[in-house]
Amino acid sequence: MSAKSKPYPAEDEKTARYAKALGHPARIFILRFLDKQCACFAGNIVEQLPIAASTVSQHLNELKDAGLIQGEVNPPTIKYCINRPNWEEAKVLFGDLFGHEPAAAKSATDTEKCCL
Amino acid sequence: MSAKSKPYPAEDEKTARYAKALGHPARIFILRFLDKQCACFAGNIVEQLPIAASTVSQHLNELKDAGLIQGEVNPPTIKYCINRPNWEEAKVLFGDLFGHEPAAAKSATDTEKCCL
DNA sequence: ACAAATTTTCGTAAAAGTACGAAATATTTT
DNA sequence: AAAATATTTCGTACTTTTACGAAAATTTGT
Repeated sequence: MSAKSKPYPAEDEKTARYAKALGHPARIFILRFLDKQCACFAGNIVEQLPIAASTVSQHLNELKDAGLIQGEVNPPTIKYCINRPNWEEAKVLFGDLFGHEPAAAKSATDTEKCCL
Repeated sequence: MSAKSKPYPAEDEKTARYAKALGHPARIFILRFLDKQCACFAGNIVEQLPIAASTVSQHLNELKDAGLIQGEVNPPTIKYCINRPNWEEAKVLFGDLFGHEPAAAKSATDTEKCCL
């Protein structure tokens, strides 16, 4: 890292943080799984993946640190689920990055167009 | 990496690959810059960032490797721009991950709902 | 063509990420 | 309560990422 602690716009930092958490196929898989099933035990996830349980735990932790999931620890059961507020925030951030309107609409007003 | 080369669904691999490329604030910044300006010299980008030119070049390369940008090298000028087809693909992949319809619509049909 | 400026490549160093197995913790079942 | 299961933490090894400055390559201006 550079000398300054926050040299980038806050929105870029946030978007990058979520993107980083999404930057591994196992974590994408886990998120899709949780998005469908709403919640499940860690074991259910481990069964689906070709990696060791301890590694899954690690990925789960990274998703939790990034705020994309949360671990519910109600005494009898322990389950993970999507952190909906942050999931929505990430959705908005990515939507903003890629642009909400179709790309064609933008190119119409481009005056300084300079690549194909 | 594990023994098998492709143990994850192809769509998850693709999504993760794009997400990984987006997983650094400098790269988000660069992409936003290029999305606005359509194209520019590397120097224009370097000016905006608090990191060394060689590091920017590295980030530029990663974005290029991921397919999110392309470097046009027309003899007199050299410029970078968004790789539109792949940019659109990434947009679709993330849209698919986060769900196109509002999250409320899905929860209506949830029968095995088990988290808040 | 030559000099100045820009951009990339190279070499290096420090930090973070990925993965595993073993040990520790916690949870369920008998 | 004790045994069996399941989950996380710990320690380790290896790879990748991030960053810099110096050197090489490329491009622009005179």
